[in-house]
Amino acid sequence: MRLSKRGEYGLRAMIALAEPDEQDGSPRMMQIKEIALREGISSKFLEQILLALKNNGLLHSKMGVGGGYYLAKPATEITLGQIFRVLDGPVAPVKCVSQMAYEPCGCPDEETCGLRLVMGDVRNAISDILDKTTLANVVKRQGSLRKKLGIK
Amino acid sequence: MRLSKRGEYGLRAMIALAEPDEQDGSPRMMQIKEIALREGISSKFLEQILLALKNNGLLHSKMGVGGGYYLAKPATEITLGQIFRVLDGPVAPVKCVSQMAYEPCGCPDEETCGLRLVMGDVRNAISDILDKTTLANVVKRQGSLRKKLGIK
DNA sequence: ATAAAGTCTATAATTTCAGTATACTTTTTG
DNA sequence: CAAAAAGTATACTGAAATTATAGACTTTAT
Repeated sequence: MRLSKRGEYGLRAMIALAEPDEQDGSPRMMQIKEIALREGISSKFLEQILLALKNNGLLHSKMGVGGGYYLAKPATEITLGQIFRVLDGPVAPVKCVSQMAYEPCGCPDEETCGLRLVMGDVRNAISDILDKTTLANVVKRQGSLRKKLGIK
Repeated sequence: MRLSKRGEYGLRAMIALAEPDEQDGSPRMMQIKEIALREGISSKFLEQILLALKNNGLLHSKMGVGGGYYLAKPATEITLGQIFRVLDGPVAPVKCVSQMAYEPCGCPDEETCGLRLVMGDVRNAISDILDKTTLANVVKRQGSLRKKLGIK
């Protein structure tokens, strides 16, 4: 049940972009290289990932000198589920319980297939978390932990 | 977040072995070919899978004429989590939240990494289901559904 | 005009997955 | 004791997915 590097890097980048700007707390704009450096990622790889997020309406960008990426919507309106699905596809462990990419699997009777029932539960449990957690939630959670530990 | 074929086939086979015998309801013994045919799986591939489950203490086998595989323990004592981990490895989406295969990931401060916090929740949600669901649970659930639908 | 940024597409390298192949051991039974 | 039926063990292969790298192009600020 692994999260791909693509998904991981994309989520990290989005979280970074959702952190409030140090000065004015305005929507933050960052360059690919800046994020790549900060997160220790190949900037060429990150480039593709951010582009995909942009083409799916989660990021906006500004070209040219002084350009960069920024969130397409407030951090309260972007969920980890949206990001995950753009980068890693469906959340469901098996296609026969997928909302976004249903396909029958091999079981003789899908309605009463025990494996399918359980995997449906797993799917729901995962999407319950991913679809209810916004970037704002994540940033807040990080922030209060950091405060508690007296870091940064 | 996909379940591999290896994991899927293994889980299906274990569920099949957990279904009560039609005659006497005794612990069921089945041959590789029998299971493979029933589930529509390559029997050579299934062979490897069952062997792995055996070597990890979840199955017993009898060699020679009239042999086959059977559950090493009562179906109430084998969880889907145990089976999953043998065949697909850790449940955790990222190594840094894995119980069985922890490894640091790239985040500068693991304690306050937002992604890690959320993925920890996901891990717990998945293992909550997989580790609490036994083969007996699955069989029972299938059975009552079938009864309800008047099947078989 | 130039440099700094993102865009786009192709391709390379690596790893994982799913499945095959083959030789071997154990057990039953005639 | 021989033969057949079962599991054991390990090696290998082909395809696909993943993770990257490369390079040529477009847009914008100065």
